[in-house]
Amino acid sequence: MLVHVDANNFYASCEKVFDPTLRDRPVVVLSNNDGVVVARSSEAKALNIDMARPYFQIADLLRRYDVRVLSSNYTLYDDMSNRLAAVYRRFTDALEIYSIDECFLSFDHVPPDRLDAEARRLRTTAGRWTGIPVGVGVAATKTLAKLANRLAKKVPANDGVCVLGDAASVRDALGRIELTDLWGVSRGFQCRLRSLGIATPLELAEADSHLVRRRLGVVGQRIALELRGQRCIPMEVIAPDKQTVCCSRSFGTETRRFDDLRQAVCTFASQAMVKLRRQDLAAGAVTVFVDTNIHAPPGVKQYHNARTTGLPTASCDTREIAAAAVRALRRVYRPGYSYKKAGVLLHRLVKRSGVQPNLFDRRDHGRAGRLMATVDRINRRFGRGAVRIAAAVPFGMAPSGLTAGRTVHWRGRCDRRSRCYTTRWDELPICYAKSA
DNA sequence: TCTGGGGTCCTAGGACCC
DNA sequence: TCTGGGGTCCTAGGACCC
Repeated sequence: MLVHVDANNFYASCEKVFDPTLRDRPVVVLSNNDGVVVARSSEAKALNIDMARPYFQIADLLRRYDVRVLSSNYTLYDDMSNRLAAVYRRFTDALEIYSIDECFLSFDHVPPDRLDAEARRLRTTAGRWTGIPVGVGVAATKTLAKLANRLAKKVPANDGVCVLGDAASVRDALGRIELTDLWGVSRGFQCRLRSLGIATPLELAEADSHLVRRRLGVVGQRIALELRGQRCIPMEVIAPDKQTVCCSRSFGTETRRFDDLRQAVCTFASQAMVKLRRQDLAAGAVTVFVDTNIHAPPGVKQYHNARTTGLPTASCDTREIAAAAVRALRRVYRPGYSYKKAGVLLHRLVKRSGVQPNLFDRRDHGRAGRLMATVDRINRRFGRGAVRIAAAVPFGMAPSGLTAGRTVHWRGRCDRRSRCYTTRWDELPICYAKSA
């Protein structure tokens, strides 16, 4: 059997762990640039605050309800995510980290009559050791385990744990949910299913295989088979190497200037390269894209463009990638547009040990590699951007403002970020004990 | 004033190969 | 008049996920 475990209201729960004033209060966490709502505490959900709602549309409402609003603090969430994974590893070595707040675990070693008790022990331990409440679903396939987890949370009597251990309980579960509650079934997919006369998860599980394959492709077929208990989506205990690494941002203020875009692109490229080197990869190509504001009123000229620059040899050198990114930017940039967003994508990724050298390349890659390793080490110790290429600006925790004597227009807002309680010595939570 | 970011997978179509 | 069959690789775009 497989286990799916995920945190409840993850970002909001992380914030609550370290700030007692948030307890029992509605909390929402905003996306980068304080754009939209990306997490809500249970109290906030009870107020019918929508997910993905632009903040400016509901700012008044949130004030009226006295909702605590926070910018997202990924340093904190990443660390809490690692803590949860460490707890799960106590239960099995066969662990797949699926997202920042979700894992799949193999419970193949747990006898059927112990599944419920072991799942409850997992939930209790995670809650006690990290302060984060989690839900646990157990079933034969990933799709069913996700479904079980949904019921673990949705049905109060389940108390956060649901085991679908036999055909009867699976059948019962399939009758309790909507098609769009299934993993991989969006609104659009639901419409296609309806047009085939499939209106419920149970009908999908029992639909004719040939019809499903022909009309819904392999994607639909996999979902249907998984619902019948056949594993089509394997556990990935060893995380496969990334195929792309991306760093992009919406700007706090739109800009028309090439120089602003160049600075942004060089900063994003630097950041993407840190991620790349952390995984011991090198990039063979860089894509740069720029966007105008898609929410601008009608009549404002829209522009989206992307260009790729290939490298003769895959590289992990920020200087080389940033230079390639600027070359790509020159080709996408058009004067006269007001730019809202830009991004850098690294692809054709290969392991550094497997880079194919170029016959005519006489540079000293060993030296460049050592330089980058040193830069990364310094930045880990003294903070992101302590050492950087001159074309970039410090990235991350610093507030928007002046850099090298002039305003950085493009950096996003993050005015309400909580502290890095678990990763910075000077931001540790402080407890005051009442004296007797 | 204000509307996220980072991924994967599939499919179709084109270029090219033998 | 007629105009193969089988394949790879790449890219763009769309759907979907968290």
